[in-house]
Amino acid sequence: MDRDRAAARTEEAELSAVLERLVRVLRQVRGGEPLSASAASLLARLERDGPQGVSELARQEGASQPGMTQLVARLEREGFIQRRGGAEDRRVVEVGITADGRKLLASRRSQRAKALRRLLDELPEDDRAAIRAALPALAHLADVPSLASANR
Amino acid sequence: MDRDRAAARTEEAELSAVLERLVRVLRQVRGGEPLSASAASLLARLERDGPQGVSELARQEGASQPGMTQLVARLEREGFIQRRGGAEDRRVVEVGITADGRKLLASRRSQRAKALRRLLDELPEDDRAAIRAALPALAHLADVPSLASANR
DNA sequence: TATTGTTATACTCTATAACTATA
DNA sequence: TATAGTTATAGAGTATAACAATA
Repeated sequence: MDRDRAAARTEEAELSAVLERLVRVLRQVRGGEPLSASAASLLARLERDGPQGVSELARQEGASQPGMTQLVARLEREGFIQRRGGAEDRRVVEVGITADGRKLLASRRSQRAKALRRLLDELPEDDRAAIRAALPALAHLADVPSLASANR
Repeated sequence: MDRDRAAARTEEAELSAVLERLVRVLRQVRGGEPLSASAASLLARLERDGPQGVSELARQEGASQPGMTQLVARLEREGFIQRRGGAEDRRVVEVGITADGRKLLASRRSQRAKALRRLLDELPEDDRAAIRAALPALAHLADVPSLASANR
């Protein structure tokens, strides 16, 4: 059917637009949060994957090496991460999250979740069900590996 | 059931995390694009809602008034928007999108859509179907008005 | 010589404070 | 006096180039 083809053609455009608007809404939530998107992403990675060197982090986060050094320096100054020299290779600096870092991450997550909850609560039940049903698929989408490598 | 309650409790947290990761992926797509997220959002609004004053735009975009003046100045310098004095109230400056602005917006959209299409194509069909089914619901979510006002 | 990390420097984006012009 | 907009200035964030230390 023509309708199906049209829907398929615009599916990604529609998703792109919706994501952009959602992000904009969520960004406004972060009022007092002292944590940029990059900082939050780095902390989340350190919590998930454990301590790592600066270069490795730069690669994984899609940042430059000096940029990562600076981000790390900022977060260390604020007490959310720790740096210590590598035991084996003395060139590397192992970067790890601190207890304060974990606390901040948790608070940020609950703040965002609360904001989303408020939004979700205003939707009719069938919309909520559709979103709930699509969550695993969206998670898969976010984890498709192809792009990270294609960009450097 | 306990499983249902647990799923309901974490639905918004999961969605929040997924959105954050998706945005990160999409951000890396914008390689050569000469358009920040704020700039793209402003152009999209001008295209959608027509010419408006600087203060009104600042309010709607969640930016400060001087910040909006500067964003407008940048985009005007690059030829993507136009400014002209208000006819009735001579204090206001009507800001509108130009033909070049529309062209840029279209190109950015198609670029992002292509990137998303590549991602979607790597998912199994049932995941794609779930996302397709959730699109209207996600659009409703992005359009819930409650937050914009709650933040200023 | 290659790799890890840092320092120096510059650019974009955005904010607050102080100001001008019009209502 | 209140509102629309601008200018001045400062800070966060991130990049590239040049450098230092270790492998």
